[in-house]
This record gives sequence, C-alpha cells and structure tokens, in this order.
Amino acid sequence: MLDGLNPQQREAVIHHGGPLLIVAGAGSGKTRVLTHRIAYLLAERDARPSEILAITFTNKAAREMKERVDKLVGPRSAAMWVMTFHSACVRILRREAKRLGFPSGFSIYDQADSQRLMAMVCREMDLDPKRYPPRSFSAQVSNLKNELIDYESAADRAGSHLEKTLAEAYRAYQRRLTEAGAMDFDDLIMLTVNLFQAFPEVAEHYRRRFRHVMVDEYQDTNHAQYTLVRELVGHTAVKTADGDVVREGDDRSELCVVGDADQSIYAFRGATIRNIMEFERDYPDARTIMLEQNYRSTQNILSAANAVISRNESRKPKNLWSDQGAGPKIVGYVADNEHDEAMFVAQEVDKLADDEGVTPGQVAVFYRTNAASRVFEEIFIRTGLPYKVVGGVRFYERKEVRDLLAYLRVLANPGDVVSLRRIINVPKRGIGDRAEAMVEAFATRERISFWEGLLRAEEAPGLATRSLNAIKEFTALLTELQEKAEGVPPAALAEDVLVSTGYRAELENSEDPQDESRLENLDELIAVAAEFEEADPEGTLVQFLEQVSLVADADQIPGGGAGVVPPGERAPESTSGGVVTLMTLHTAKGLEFPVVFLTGLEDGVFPHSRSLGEPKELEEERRLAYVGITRAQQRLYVTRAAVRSSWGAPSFNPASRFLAEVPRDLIDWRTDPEKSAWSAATTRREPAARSRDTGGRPVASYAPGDRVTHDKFGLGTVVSVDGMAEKAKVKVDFGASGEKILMAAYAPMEKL
DNA sequence: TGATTAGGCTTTTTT
DNA sequence: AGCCTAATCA
Repeated sequence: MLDGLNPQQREAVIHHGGPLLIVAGAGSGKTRVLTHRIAYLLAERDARPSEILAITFTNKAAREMKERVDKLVGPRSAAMWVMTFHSACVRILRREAKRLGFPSGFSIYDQADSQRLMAMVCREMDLDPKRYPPRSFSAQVSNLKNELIDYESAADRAGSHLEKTLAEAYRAYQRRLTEAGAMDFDDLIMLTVNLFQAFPEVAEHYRRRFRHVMVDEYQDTNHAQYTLVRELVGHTAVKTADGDVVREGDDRSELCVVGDADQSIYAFRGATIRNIMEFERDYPDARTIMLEQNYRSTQNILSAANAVISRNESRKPKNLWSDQGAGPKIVGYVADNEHDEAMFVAQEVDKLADDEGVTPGQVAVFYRTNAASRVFEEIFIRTGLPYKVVGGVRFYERKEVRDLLAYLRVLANPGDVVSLRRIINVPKRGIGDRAEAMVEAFATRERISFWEGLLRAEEAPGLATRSLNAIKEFTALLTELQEKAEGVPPAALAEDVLVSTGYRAELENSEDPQDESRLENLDELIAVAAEFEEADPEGTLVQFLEQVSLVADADQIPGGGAGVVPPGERAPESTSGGVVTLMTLHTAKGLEFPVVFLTGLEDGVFPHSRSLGEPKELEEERRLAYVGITRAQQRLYVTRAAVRSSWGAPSFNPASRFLAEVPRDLIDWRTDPEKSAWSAATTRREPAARSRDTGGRPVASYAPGDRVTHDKFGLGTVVSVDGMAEKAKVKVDFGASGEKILMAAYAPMEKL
C-alpha cells in the first residue's frame, strides 16, 4: 500500500493523531495520497468505511476519488461518503429538514433561480432596478451567506441606506425561500452549519459517525465551509494564554486537509486563502507535510510556473521540481488577431500529429473567458479539427431544459413558486401578467401560497373569465400530473409532462430550425433520467432533481489525455485520436494534458481588465496563470493576439505581464518579426499603461470616409459620427444593405 | 387582456 | 443565448 510513494507521501498516508495539512503542489500526487490514506485507514487503523468522509469541490473530483478508492479497497468503498460539500450537506439536510422548518423534499435553487426570486422580491419592494439591481443584490446576499451572516446581523451592521435596503431584501428573499420550501446553493452550507449549532445532538451524531474527515482543495473553502468542517471534526485543541495546548475531549475526529494556496482561484465566490494559510493557527497541534515533487510536467514548464507564481507577495515559498528532464522549450506566438491565434493553434495541432504522433485528445486549449471559445470553434470547424467545448453555455441552463425541470420541480414541491411561475404560461395558455398579478395579490391577502391561490382562483377579484378558465385548465393539468408523479418513474413522468402540456407538440410543429435542437435537448434530459433510473431503480423524483441541480459541473471531459488516469488505463479514445478539449482556465483545474495551449495572454484579457486595478485580484489572476501552466505535461504554448475584436470593437492589448515573468530563455518565440507591424508595436509597449484611463476596453474611433467591414453587412463607408468613445453612434453606408446607424462600441465592425 | 415583436443589454471565473 | 421592456397587434 505504501509502495511507489515518496517519503513525504508515505508520511502523509500513515500520519496518525492530530490535524494534518498536506500542502500539495500541482501534480504532486495528492489524489494518490488521499486514496492511499483512505485504504491505509481501513487496512491498518481498523477504520470502518462508514466512518470516512472525504469532501471535494466538484462532482468530477468526487467521482474520480471514489473510483480510485474502489480500485484499492473494493466494494467496501460504497459505505464511505466521498462527495462534494454541497451533496454532503443536502444529504444531511434532507434527513433533518423538519427541524429547520423545510420539507424533506425541498427544492434546490441555483444561481439563476435565486436571481429570479430576488427580482420578484425587489419588484415587490418597488425598488428601481437601475439603482438596486437584483443581480447585484443576489450576489451580495450570496456573499453574506458565505460569511454566515444572516439577515438580522446584516440589518444590524448596515450603515448606509443601500445596506439597509439590501438587508431588507435579504430578509424578504429568505422568507420567500422558506415559503417555497427551497434552499439556494449557499443555504445548503449555511443551514447545515446552523443546524449543527442549533441542535448539538445532531452535530454530535455526525461527529461520532465520521471519525475521519478529509477535505480536498482546502484553499477553495469559504468561511461557511471552514466553519462546517470545524463543527464536523468537533471543537479542537485550543491554545491557552500560557501557550499550552489543551484538548477539548478525545472525541474529535481526525482531520486531514489537502490544498495549495497557489491554486486558489475562487476568491470571487468567497474562498479565503486564509483558511489554508492559517491552518496551523486554527489547529495548534497540526502537522504540515509538503509535497514538492511533481510527477506531471517537464522542468521547463515547472520553472516557468515557479517564476510566475513567485511574483505573488505574502506567499509561503515552495519549489516544485521534476526529475523528468528539461523537455522542449515553451513555444510562444504573437498572432495578428484572434482568428490568426486560433489558426496557429489548429495548424500546430496538425503539425504535432504529423511529426510527433500527438492525437487531438492529448491537446487542450485554455482561455480566460467562455466567450473566447467561439473563435476557436469557428476555425476548428473550418479546418476539420475535432473538438469539444467543456462548460460554456451549459446544458442545464438551456431554456427548454429548465422549463421541463421546472415542471418536475413543481410536481415534487408545489410550493416552489419560482418554478411554478416559470411554467405557468409555458407553453402559452392564456395566463398573462395581469392574471398572474391578480392571483398573487389574492394569495398574499389570504396568506396562502401562490399554488393555493391558483386553486382558489374563482375567489380572486378582478380576474377575467378567460383567464380564470385558463387557470382552471392549468391547475387541473398539474393536479393530474401530480397524481401520476407518485407512481411513475422520472423519465416517463418527464415525457408525460411534455406530451400533456403540449410542449412537445409545439416544438414539433414549429418552423424554427432551432426548435429541433431544443427537442433533442429535451430527449437528452429524458435520457439522463432514464440513466438515473437504471443506476438506482429505487430513485425518487426528488433524488433525480437533486442530482441534476448539483451537477452544474462542467462534467463531460473527453477521454484521451484528460484527467489523472492511472497508468495502463489510457482511455480507448486514444486509438481513435479523441478530440481537442476547449475550456476556461477555471474548469481546467485538476486536469492535465500532454499538450496545452494557453491563449489570450494579453493585459486586459488575461489578466482580466477588471483585475488590473486591484493587487489582490491581480494575484488571483496570477494563480490562475500558474494553474494553467502546470496543467501541461510535455508541451506548453503561450499565445496572444495583437488585436482582438471584443464586442465588435477592436482593442489593441499589450502583452500579458505574466509573459514577461517567464524567464526569457524558456520561451521559443515563433513569431516572424516581419509579419506584422502591430505585433511588434504592441510587444514593446509598457504593460497596462492604457487600460486605466479608458476604464477598460478602448473603442475604435471612426471618422467620416473611413472604410469598415461589418460581420453582417460587409463593406461600408462611414457617413457621419455622433457622440464620443463608447457612446459613439456611427452612420455607415453599406451600399446594397443601405445605411445603418451602429454603436461603435458594440457593433461587430472593424475599421479597415 | 394577452400575444407578438423589436430593441437593448448583458460577459470573469462556478459549486 | 436569453432576459427584460415597450410598443403594437388581435
């Protein structure tokens, strides 16, 4: 069990007793350590599988860990809890929901749902959406919850008018959630903590059960998750005034956390690097073990990564090393524009295939923002390079998918107003805004739920007969479906919903070609439900809904080079060549690929323009760069474009400062210096000198007589210009397409 | 009164 | 891509 582990890894596996922090540099074999530690606990320390709780952040990581533990210990692994923070909390909350005043089948609201609910609340409070944007309120409430601040404390500490309004909205929002029998993502963590604190016997139960608690990616924990872990392992050793370490009883569980402060990239959603930096202060008898040998990358790649990350201040020094040799140099390329950049990537993948036998499946392309994937897709389609975009416009965010899920959620929980109001008039059945408002007013006055209001719509004043009839038909339909929902498994129920509501018929009869793919998506969702039933024939509708709402994960990573696949386990895709993987840097975390293209290395793109003014955020961007670089096993490419058209307006971005932080001799620049004047010009420019004054992206300026090219209208000539900078409106004569007035900042148009 | 359409706005990263 | 609003249609 200890074979093939280096001394530090071995030590981490057999460590016994006090809290353990494993500082695991990128590619240092941390999953290997965690899985072996679990196996060791079972084999040598007499731990029972049910006493083990291993927490990860993504479903993907959980699944992978589970599989690898399964290989080591066999079917016993089934009794262990290896899951995400959110899944673990849901599992606890389902059992204890009654104590908190929620039904055990409570709905789970994702970000879009909670934004919708917040919008309803703001409208109710008569807030001007311009001055008090619901999205922002929703985000701020999320932040408060991550800090375990409830609406009362928020109200107490509110100073400004804005903060008071926010606290009020928070309160109303939370009331609506409770009435709907729903929890948002942040509630899952916060309410579990509340549960443990309000009911010590519940906390005690789980504390007794989980003798071993392991937390992966500890640097990504937020305050709520941090507190949850503390509650779970039991109050731990405290340092007294004279510096003695006193233990509070012997019943605390063994805690083992793994993380790397340099890979913390989720501060924007409340993660605090503090939790890992101060682990030793939080747990005074803690032990720290550093894993610095990297088994993934060549030394050139690691040297680049080390050089970049070393620029971050207040960082504990760490030095990754590899015994795999220097490897090829990093290849740099300065493209004329984003199309040229994508073309370079496509050609290079072809060349690698010819010269080195590299398959597309071994290649990944990373970018900073989801929107950047479009150009790569266009070029890859044109050149016939097979690819797959991971993340981006997600399946579960598609309108039709959300509609069908909303129906199912209403059937599982009629109190779920957000879902109910989403589908009340989908497909169109003659229940308009006015009718909806009437029912709502009626329900509020009668202190009944919106659903009950619909059932008693006859009593609601001011409803037109036509609307009333539509409502009656709707409630009859839902009631009928509800009765079926008891006995019918999810897939069949979903199909039933599509047919009986006319949703399927509407799409089938539609002329719009897009509706065909909508149908496909719906069938896909039904297929997911069928898979769910196959995996667990006893599975309920509530369980199915829970699974899909917690899998907001960018899951479908193609085989080939992706993931930490144990040797000898190479996925079969490698024979067929697999496909190139496209994803954001954030979703790339935890993965590795033989060949990595790191694109868009421009100040304003990566690092993102929003981070340039904030040293803290800039450090996070740098960690993101570190994560990106360390994904590469054999070959790393860094590319940038001299001109990039974002929102139509071309911007001339200087080279990313991160490029300058890589030692010169590690990069082999492939750009032909004669090729483009722009490339040369922007190379020498001082980084970030400009982005400050324009407050972000510069907008091209137009003058009458300028020749332009527009994505849709083609070539044209500027007739006149009205307004300045980002507010400029340009009148352009496109010949055959006529004259158009366009916003300079947004039109997909370039100056020639 | 509800349906339909056009236009504006949005994009940093995500469980 | 989808949501929101306003304006117009039926």
